[in-house]
Amino acid sequence: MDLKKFKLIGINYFKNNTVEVARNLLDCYLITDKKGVICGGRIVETEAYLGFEDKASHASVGPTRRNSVMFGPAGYGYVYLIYGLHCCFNIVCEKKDVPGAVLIRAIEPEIGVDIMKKRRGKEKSLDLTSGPAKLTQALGITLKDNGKLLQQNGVLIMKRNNSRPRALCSGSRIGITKSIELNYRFYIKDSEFVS
DNA sequence: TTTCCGATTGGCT
DNA sequence: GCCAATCGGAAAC
Repeated sequence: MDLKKFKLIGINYFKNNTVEVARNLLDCYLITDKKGVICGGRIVETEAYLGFEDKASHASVGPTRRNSVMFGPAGYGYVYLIYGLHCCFNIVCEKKDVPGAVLIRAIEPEIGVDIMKKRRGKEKSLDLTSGPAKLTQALGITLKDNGKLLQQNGVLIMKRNNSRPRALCSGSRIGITKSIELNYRFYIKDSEFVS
């Protein structure tokens, strides 16, 4: 797979305000290279999770074994198991000791689509990456990626050259019961893959 | 150590 | 639209 059309986004990009990073990640590409097997697509839905004041965030209870990565330096993957079944993938933001992470909720499958179909056991494009646990399965992201620095584990964030601007929206986050008043969900309005 | 429950998904009514 | 699957983190006891 030829990634010449793409430019790698460096780790410094994430040493920033989490909400801002969540918004800026829309329209970037999430691409995995697992043992030379490359797949990915355009990010169309993200959510920001902060610290103590954000009661929906795992970090709201202070540092624990599970969430410790969120308190570490930016650019690391925070991957956790949800409902005992599924993995969700986040990118840690902010400086060390300031908790914050961006959950990637949906991408538009574009690169290595056949690989993703195989990993998912689904044929329809809409079933591949239209949800946080679907896309981790499609991209081969697992709990082993928790606490790993991006790029070093073959998880890449890239920007496509000359990509057309699309309308962005924000709103309340999905699947949570606390801090629902915070509009930390960001998505591309016209994408079919938004959950 | 016991209990409760979740940043979801997919199958069935 | 409803609900089971399935398990480990966090808090209660």
